[in-house]
Amino acid sequence: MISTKARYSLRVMVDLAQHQEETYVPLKEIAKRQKISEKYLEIILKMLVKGKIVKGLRGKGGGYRLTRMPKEYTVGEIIELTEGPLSPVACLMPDAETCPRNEECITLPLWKKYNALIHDFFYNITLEDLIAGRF
Amino acid sequence: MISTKARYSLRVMVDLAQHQEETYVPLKEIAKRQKISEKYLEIILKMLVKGKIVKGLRGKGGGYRLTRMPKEYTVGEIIELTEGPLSPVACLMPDAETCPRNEECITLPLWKKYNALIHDFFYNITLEDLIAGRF
DNA sequence: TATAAACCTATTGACATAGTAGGTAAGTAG
DNA sequence: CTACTTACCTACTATGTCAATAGGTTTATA
Repeated sequence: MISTKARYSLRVMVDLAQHQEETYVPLKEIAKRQKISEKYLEIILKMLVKGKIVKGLRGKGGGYRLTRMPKEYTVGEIIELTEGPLSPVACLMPDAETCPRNEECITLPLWKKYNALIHDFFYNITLEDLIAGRF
Repeated sequence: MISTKARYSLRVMVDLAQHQEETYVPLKEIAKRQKISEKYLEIILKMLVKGKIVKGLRGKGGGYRLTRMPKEYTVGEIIELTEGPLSPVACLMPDAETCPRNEECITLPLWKKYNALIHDFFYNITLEDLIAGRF
């Protein structure tokens, strides 16, 4: 299941993209529009800043803004930033040690194909696609 | 993430399919072959029996067997039986109440398409496909 | 009657998720 | 220089799920 963190982060990114004209968008506004608790949003935006896909500015007139154009973000990137690898099974995690049953495992090809499917899907949709409703 | 329960259950079903000639396969044998704890396997097999995709027989000479031909099981069915609905987000769960943000939610179409993708994938692979290594 | 097997109920430890609380640092406006 | 706004930081908590274990009961066969 896609976590709320990942889902919220997507909505936040969309929200920011839709308010690019304002130089910086304060957290409070996003929280109000998206109906997400300010405190919880803090955590999410912290992750986005850390991952450098948004930039934060403190003080009056501060807030958050995108660091790139909406078409330069993929949905997969945003999701993985907030909830970790999209891998559907432990043995396909990026840092996974090779499973001893590797050779004989009859289900492994299935998970590999599923893994590829997920990645292809999410890494081929950009933030702009989302906003434009085309995908 | 696909749970171990679902992954194990798939392997169990494959194992049973590969030993159809023996009328009933005891849990102990499956556990040994698949290197899964007997106690944990009990839980999984209980679910499979409850879902009527395998049949159990008690007493000496007892064990488990499939109730249909391998080509009549889909992978999706087996997974959902042991770990619940494959829906990637709460608002697409079978019993979910309609979200108030339904209309305005810009991410909903994304989840819907993802949901469809997952279902198409898993419900179009049969146990026989898995065993034959074709998919 | 002994044995092999499924079946049943309960419990545990570890971990992740979703969310809250309170305080600190940085920048702007008066 | 002071007040205000805003991001940023650390810690905590309640809830729930997952993976696994333990011990006992019932059913069938030889």
